[in-house]
Amino acid sequence: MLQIHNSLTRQKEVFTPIEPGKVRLYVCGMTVYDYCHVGHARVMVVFDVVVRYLRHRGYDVTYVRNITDIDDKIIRRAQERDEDCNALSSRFVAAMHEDADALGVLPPDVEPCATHSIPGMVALIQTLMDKGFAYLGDNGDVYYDVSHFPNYGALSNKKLDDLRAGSRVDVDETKADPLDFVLWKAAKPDEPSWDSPWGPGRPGWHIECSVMSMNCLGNHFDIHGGGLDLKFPHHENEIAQSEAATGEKFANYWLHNGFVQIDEEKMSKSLGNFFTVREVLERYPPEVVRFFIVSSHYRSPLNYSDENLDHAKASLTRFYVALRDLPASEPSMDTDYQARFQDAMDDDFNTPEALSVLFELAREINRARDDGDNQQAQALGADLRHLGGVLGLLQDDPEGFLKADLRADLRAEFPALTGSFTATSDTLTASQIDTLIDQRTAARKAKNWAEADQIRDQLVEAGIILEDNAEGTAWRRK
RNA sequence: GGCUAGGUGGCAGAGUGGUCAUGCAGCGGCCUGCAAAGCCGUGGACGCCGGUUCGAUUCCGACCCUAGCCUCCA
Repeated sequence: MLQIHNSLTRQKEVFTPIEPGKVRLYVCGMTVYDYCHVGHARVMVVFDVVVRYLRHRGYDVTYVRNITDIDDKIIRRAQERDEDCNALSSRFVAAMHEDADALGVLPPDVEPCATHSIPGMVALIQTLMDKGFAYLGDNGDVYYDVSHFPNYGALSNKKLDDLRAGSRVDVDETKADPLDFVLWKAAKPDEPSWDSPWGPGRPGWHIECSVMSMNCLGNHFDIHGGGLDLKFPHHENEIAQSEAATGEKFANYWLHNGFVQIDEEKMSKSLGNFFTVREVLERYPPEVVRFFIVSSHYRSPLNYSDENLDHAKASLTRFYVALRDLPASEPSMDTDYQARFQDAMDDDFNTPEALSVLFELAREINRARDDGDNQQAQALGADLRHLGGVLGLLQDDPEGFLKADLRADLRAEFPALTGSFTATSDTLTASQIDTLIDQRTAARKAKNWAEADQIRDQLVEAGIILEDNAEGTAWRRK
């Protein structure tokens, strides 16, 4: 029984879709004015795992993740760079897709752009005005009248009076209430604008997501997700707009992923303590980054550090060492691991616990191999790959992962991504390594241990680790 | 100030009213020419103070500490 922690009720609830067997899911995507950082990567990976698992559980999932391609920041950044807004945003949309692909994030089923949904936003704002939930300010902006929506604050558990008391917002004379938020911004000179009954202008951020989600999924859908920082005011405002306009419930379940932190502090653009996805991919394989994200629960904070990335890499190495030399095979009939994996994931997508099941499976494979039971090892290996695949992991060729020359491989696989990479340091090629291993093997045959060890030391120096086994000598990169 | 989420062994990170998380690191053993990898075994933990209980890290209350939201933010 799949249980999900619902931010709306602050409780774990049994997941019940509106329409049996179908899940309609909307996640707030990126505002494309810069490269994605690790915090953005977390949203993409977390909800990628949610979608993969729901599909694994047999649901027909419609996954929508939007792109905010018109917004104050985009306009400002474009002006700073003397670049067209559209040119800027499409550049960063392309970059985001490259990052997502690298991290093994499946494309959403629908990826709506705000700028393609403007008429719907104008229509929704008009409906809100007609129903008395919105008003035109003296400055030409249209505002949402928070006091008319009785449930305002339900998601974030805030009371209007508390918000007013703690408000740090400068009081804006044109607003009836400081908590009212903008639905439509009147055009300023040199800004992109669209026609509307209130004159040329552009939509506010919150109305964009209300319209894009309802356009793609209907007025009432199953799950709405996003980063924890969007809970208030963004998601609160989406609910207020959508439910006031339609009179229907908006989303049934709200999921929020925790922050990526650096030194116990939230990673963010404004604090300047962020790493972009491509910066990290210069130093770690994409799957390591994905593993790092999946290795903590999606609602927990995730501390970004080299040490933690190194841990993730070591863990993946353990899995791929277990899978090494195992030919493709029919899965075993051992349903115990499958059941425990599912129990873990059914419990609000508990990926760390699911991973612990995979670790036990890996040990079982190694045991079977030690016992000489290769058939069992193969079958369990198939199970491990299958379950890993539900998390978007362990689909690489083990030798490929273990021997990967990060820079060279990334260049080949993601040429567009690697344009900004710094110069490659010299590393040994596979054939150079093989030659040295041959020399060492000859020395070992002659029982010339000194020379054999000297060669091994030389390889270690170059980041190559040797493993002698019955068949010969295997190697991997550190 | 209001609200939210946390404080678990050297590190990372789940979880539970009484028996095991898991991974890395440590220690002992097997294997190895020596290693590495792997396997077997093993020590070590639940912020502080009260309460409930036969028994609490797990439930309740107070306190301390941390992060976050209340302003753009994934």
